[in-house]
Amino acid sequence: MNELDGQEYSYRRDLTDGSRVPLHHTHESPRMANLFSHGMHSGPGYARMEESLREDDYTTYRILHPLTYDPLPPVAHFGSASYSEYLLAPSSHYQHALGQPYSSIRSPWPSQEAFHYGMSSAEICRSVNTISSESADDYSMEGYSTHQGFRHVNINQPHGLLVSPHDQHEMGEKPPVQTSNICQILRPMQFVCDGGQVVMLNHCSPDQIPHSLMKDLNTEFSLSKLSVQSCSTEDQLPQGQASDARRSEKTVFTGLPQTHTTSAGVMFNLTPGPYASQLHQTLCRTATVEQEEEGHTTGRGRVKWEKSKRPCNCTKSQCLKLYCECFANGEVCNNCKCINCFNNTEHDLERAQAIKTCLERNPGAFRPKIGCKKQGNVKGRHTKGCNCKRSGCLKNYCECYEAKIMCTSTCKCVGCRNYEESPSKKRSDRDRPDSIIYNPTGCPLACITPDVVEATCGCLLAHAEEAEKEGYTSAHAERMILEEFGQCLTQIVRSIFKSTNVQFSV
DNA sequence: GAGTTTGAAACT
DNA sequence: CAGTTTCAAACTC
Repeated sequence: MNELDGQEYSYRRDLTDGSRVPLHHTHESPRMANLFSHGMHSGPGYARMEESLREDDYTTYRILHPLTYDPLPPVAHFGSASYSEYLLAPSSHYQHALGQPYSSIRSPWPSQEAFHYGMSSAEICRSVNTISSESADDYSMEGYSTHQGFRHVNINQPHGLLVSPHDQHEMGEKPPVQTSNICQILRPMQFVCDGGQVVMLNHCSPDQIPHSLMKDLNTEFSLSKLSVQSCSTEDQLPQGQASDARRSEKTVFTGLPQTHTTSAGVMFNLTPGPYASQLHQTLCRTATVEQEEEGHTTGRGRVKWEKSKRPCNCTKSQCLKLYCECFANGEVCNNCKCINCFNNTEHDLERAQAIKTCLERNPGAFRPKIGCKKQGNVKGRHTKGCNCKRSGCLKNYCECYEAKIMCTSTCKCVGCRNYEESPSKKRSDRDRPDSIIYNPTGCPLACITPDVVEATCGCLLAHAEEAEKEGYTSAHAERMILEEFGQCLTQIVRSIFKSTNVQFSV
């Protein structure tokens, strides 16, 4: 009996565009969640399901028959969620697109969407595959979840490797049969779809497309047309100029999407990489927002905008170490002032090896350092924390300060003054639009950040533990906790009033 | 623009 | 894991 038979799933139907957003399911299988989330709840070759729309906009599905796998060559599938939702989505999206063994992959692409999947070759993926599972952290979902999707199993690759024919040849393995060639995808590519077709992009080495992927796709799937949406789908970036994909090595990688056409008539765009990091994108958006809000390009805004494509000046690292910002952001150097640069399309092998080395050393090396916890006005927090010793975390040497976020308990800095109540803060609150204090919306509750909530809960728990340890009665313990809660609320309210320059007295 | 300072990354 | 070295950006003059 199929493990999924009879299971119920509930998903919210987005009434505006018909897409389905998974809320929860009663079965643990993320695979099924993906099926639903991407609108593949019906149709030939898929699990037959009963659908009923509830009054609360949730659709409940019940699997009536076991899954049957479509024998046709599968094509990865995306739903209609926005690109950002894919970026921020749990690993299920990735598992779905790459790891689905045939089940999912036939229905037409409902929209043009980008799918980021890392950046390097299958060789690098293999190294990631071995180290990704234990490397997940709190922010893995906030970034690109680059490694999460590597776990699913290709029917011909029981160990879960998804490799190209070229890579397989190098590995001395027999190429898989054609029906599994959908999985002959260099995993760290960008998947984009249109009209039932798919293309994979390596953002960081776009020239790899004509070298491997495009050839494979053309010959094995006879795709007549591939239209590739840029990774900046939701940003509506302008289209670049067309050129032949086989000449893409000569393409100037400007960071904007560039349309290419292969000799087979396949069109696609080359766009910045997935970890042209979240910080990168955040900075760009922040700059744009600031400029829009202020009606002009402020110095800070301009700096932030330029930061994302600031040319590096590396001299000794060949731009193949994380010292190089371009490399660290998953970008190739372009218009940089670096010397002896290998971070370009002419040095793919060296670059791929360097990426592999970095990932072996640190599987999260290319993840954004700043988690994007957009709650209230809090931009996020540094995933590792800084280690500043002499700057007081009030200079751009400090990664937290540079990212305009407060230092947290994660940081190991000495003499930190980059915190909310710091009297020595040199910048005004207005200079820190994403800080805890600054509150452009005027909503005082924005001061109640996740850190504040966490601290409050910690205080309450401490009192609960103390009461338990002392053997107090439940009534006594309850009173202690409530009193502590009152104290916490007092402090929060005081902080709110202080931030708004209003007198407060208790 | 040269020199210094700084802290992350890399190395041992 | 800790200490040291290397590196490139930030900063100062």
